[in-house]
Amino acid sequence: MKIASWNINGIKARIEAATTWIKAAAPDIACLQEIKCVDEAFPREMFEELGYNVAVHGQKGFNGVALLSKLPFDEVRPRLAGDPDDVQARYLEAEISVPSGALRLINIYLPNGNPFGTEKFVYKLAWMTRLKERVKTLLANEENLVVAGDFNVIPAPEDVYNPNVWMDDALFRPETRAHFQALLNLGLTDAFRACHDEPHRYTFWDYQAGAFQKNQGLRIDHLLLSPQAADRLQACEIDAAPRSWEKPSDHVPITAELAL
DNA sequence: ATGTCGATACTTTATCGA
Repeated sequence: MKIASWNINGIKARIEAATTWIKAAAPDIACLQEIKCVDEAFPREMFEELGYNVAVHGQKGFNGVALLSKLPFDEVRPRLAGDPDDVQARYLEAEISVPSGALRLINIYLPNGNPFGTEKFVYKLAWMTRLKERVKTLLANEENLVVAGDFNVIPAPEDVYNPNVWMDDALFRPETRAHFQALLNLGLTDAFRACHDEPHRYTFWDYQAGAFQKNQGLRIDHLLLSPQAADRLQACEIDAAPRSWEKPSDHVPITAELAL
C-alpha cells in the first residue's frame, strides 16, 4: 500500500495540482494538510469520483486536514486529545482495515511555532507533548501505526540548506528537535531516513527568494512508523516534481510503500 | 536588502499566517 502526505497550502487554490498528482501517483491513502477551508467547502466529490473515501477536519481560512483512502474508514477521530480549548484543526486520526490487520493513521499539521519566544512557540511544544501522549497510548496496541504530516520540524542539520540561519527558528530550535526526538524515542521510525541517508533532501521550499531554484529547502514533512509498520516498509520517496508545476504548493508529497 | 502566496474583510488594498 502506498501512503502519501502532502501539505497542499489551500485546497481551493490547488484543485488542479492535487487531482493531477493523485491520479498519477494513485496512493491508497493520502494525508492532506493546510486545506484552509471548512468541511462543507472541501471538494469531497472530486476525490470520491477518483475512488476515494474522504474524511475532513477543517476550519475557516487556516489549517485543516483531510484524509483520502481507497479502503473505507472503520473509525475517524478529529482533534488531538489533551486540550479541550484547542480549536485549531490540525489532527485527524483514522482506523482502516488492511489485509494484514488494522492500520491506525494519524494525519497532523503540527503548529509552526514562530516566532520563538512567544505563545505560539509554547503552543507548539505543548501540542508536541500531547501528540507524544496519544502516540504512546496507540503504540501499546502493537499495531500498524503511521503518523503522517507536516511536522514543522527540521530533525537534523542535514535536513536544512543552511542550519546556522535557522538556529532561532521554531522549526529548528533545540527544544523543538528534542520534542521530536522524544516522539521517536517512543519507538517510531522516520520512514524517509530508514530508506535514505543522503543529506539535503527536502519536502518544502519557500516561495520567496527563488528558494526552489537554489534548492534552499527544508525536510519538515514526515512519515513516522510503529515497529509493526516499520517491519513492512519497502520504500519511501519524496516527489519534488509538483514544486515546479504551475501554481505549486510550497510543500511536495512524501510517500511510503508498506506491505500491509 | 529584497524577493511569495492564500485567505479574509467594515474588500478591490491591507492584514495575517506561513
